[in-house]
Amino acid sequence: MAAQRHVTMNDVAKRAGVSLKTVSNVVNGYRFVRDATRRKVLDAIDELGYSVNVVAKSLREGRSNVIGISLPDMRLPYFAELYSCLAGEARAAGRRVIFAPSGVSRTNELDVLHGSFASLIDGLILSPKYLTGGDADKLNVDYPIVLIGEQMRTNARDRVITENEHGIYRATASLVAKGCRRIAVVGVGGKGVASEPMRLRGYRHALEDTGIALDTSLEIPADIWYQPAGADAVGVLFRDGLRVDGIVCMNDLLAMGVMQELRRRGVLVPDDVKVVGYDDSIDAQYFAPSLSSVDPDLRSVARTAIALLCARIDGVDPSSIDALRSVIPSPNASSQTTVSSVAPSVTAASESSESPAASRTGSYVVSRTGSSRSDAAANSGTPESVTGYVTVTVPSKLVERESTAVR
Amino acid sequence: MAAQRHVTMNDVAKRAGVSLKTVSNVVNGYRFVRDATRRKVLDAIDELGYSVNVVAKSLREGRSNVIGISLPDMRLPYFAELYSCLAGEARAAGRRVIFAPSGVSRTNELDVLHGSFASLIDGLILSPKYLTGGDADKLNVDYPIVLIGEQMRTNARDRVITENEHGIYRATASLVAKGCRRIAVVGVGGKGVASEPMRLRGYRHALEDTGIALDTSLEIPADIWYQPAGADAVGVLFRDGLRVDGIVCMNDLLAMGVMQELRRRGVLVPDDVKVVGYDDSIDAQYFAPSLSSVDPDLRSVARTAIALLCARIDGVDPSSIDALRSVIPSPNASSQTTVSSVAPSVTAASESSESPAASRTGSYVVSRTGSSRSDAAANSGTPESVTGYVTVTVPSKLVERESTAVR
DNA sequence: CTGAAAGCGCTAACAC
DNA sequence: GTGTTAGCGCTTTCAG
Repeated sequence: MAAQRHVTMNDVAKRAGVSLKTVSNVVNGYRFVRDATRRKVLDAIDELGYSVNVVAKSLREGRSNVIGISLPDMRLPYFAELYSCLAGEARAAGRRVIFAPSGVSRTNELDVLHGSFASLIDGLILSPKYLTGGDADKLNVDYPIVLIGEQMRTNARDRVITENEHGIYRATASLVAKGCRRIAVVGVGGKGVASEPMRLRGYRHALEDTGIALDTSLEIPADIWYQPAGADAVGVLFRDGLRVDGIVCMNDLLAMGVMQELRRRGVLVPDDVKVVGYDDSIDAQYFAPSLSSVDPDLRSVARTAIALLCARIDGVDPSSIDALRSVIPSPNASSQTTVSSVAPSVTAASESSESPAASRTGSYVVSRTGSSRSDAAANSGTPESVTGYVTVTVPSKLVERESTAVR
Repeated sequence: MAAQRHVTMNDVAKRAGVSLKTVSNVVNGYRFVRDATRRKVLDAIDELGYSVNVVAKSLREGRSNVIGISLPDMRLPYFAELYSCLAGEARAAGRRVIFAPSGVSRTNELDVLHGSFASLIDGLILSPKYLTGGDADKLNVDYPIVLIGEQMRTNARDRVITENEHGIYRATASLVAKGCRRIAVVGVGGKGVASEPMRLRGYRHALEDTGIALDTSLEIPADIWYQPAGADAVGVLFRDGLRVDGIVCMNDLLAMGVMQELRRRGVLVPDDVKVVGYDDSIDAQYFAPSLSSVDPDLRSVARTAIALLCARIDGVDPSSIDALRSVIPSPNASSQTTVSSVAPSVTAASESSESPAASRTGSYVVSRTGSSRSDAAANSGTPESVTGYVTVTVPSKLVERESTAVR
């Protein structure tokens, strides 16, 4: 039997014939311990199979080195991939990860924020589904939060978003470049997907910029961005007797449903219709025919989000962190290009006028918003004052494959 | 500002004008508290935005209500789905879930078991990748463990497995029933997949039982069960100049790669070759053509694993738990059908002799193994003695779709 | 039914 | 360099 129940530091101290504090010193890598003493302690630890009780440590230190992650649904490849990246980056940053699903219900999301889950974590990475811009005050908690995605639009938060508009813009433009002239978009009105307005905007701007007239009958709704909805969308297109030569899908699952249904109806991809998706999920390249898709670069999203959160936890200015330095403007710099202007609501299609050119560039863009210090800074030892909240936009790129090939 | 930093029970007690203990009583639903008192406390809690500090609670109680989950790779649909199910079932059981990736390295897996991660959890659900049967003693820790899958074969553990052999057996037999006579299997020798021998056995038995001669040149290896390997396998089949009319894939990812490559080479599915996969991953039905696949019923796997683990944590005999009652033989019953006889090693193809008929049935089967009490029972208040370890086999079923259709 | 005191395992002051 | 003490927020005796 290797491990007894609850081997404590005290047990180790006794076994090694030293004091409790010395054991603590060794365990925590305190430098000024005699080599002989250290060895004794280490041996005792080995013999007893001791490992620190992080619960006690957490209670005492007031921090746990655990990061909370709250995402809607792991079964969606997008979130599975995102989670995987976040867990990896957290691990690399020396933190553990604890998961609480969001998106179960509004109550559930509020409970994640305000319930006892919070006492387990030093900070939270949140991708809410039910909370909206109006709930901004619900985020006033005593630990730092980094939001991922467009949901819950408020400036007064650190946030990492992907280049939604630009991504779809390029996807659409690439279809035009390949000769498509009647291009449908599938996924309009997607429920609970805050990035839908940006994506629709990207589609429309691409058509405008390439001189193709908008035709709203080609903007096919899909409540749930899931394969069956993609199949249904094709049904709608056929029912209306519309001829299209290109279809932009707001995510890969829709695209798979679309391609499946096209095939069933004897339409060839890419010969008759070219299809492009969004997310570049792992299946996209192994789908038949392989699917061109917009890669949101979730690894960068994760790296940025974790770095940002860790900075806040440590009460450190994000711009002093390596992983963020290249991405965050210096505190002194005047306000940067503002990206993805705050949509007042998720009313989609109506106001297609803003969309600053900046969002069509291909590099990290950051905007500084708000001015309140991070709450974390208030109780961190670090006197370093923390500047305003930050929104990082991670560039996405189009990956071209068979489904948009020219033959 | 809703929440101040660290509102404590003491704060609530002062605010409500009662003692600390009374607050504790209210929070923990102790029955004998005057209604008026309870109301005062509840009001104070609301006003202050108090929620219990589960870290302190854990330290004091010696248990955290957190279940550890350690799986290899969330990007594989199989594990994403499994994780999602586990998290849902844990939630339903009133426990939180904390994740630590396994499969990073052997050291990492040992660290999950013996490192400080353990002090955060009451019990662990583990699907190891590097630890093998020889490491059985590494599982001697002071908290209960439930293993999922075939990896790390040892009787002296609670374990939930799926009906691997039977699943592939039926998949193969269904191809035969549809007229296939030269049936390949893809995925032989899959590295780090302990269920591979069972699956290969299922394939072979199905051929034997239907009177088709084995041809080992049709058993195509694939180290990694991933799309590219599936594509490669088709390459191998072609290179050898072999004609096949059916392909059994050891998982869906392989099947997708196979179908992709077949298509590229102008082979029609299901007309020329029928293909069947394993896992019934969410994409299987939206792949084109939709993929017949074996559904391992991960929701049942998760439900069983969580129920089993919770029983051990609570020091309760699993057979007294509702979710398990129908599945676990009564402690008094003599030893049940033994399922999936313990393979002495993962040497795959060599000993295809055992495989009891039981594993081809379609219902839950349980074997009792070992006799040691759960360690958990030793320090649980419950005097109820815990019986030997249990292996639950969850039945899987074949879902037939387009890729095996007869035309 | 309610209050006071002890202690879960650890770290941070401060002695020695 | 090392030992001693107090206390993180909570539950649990044990009195009242």
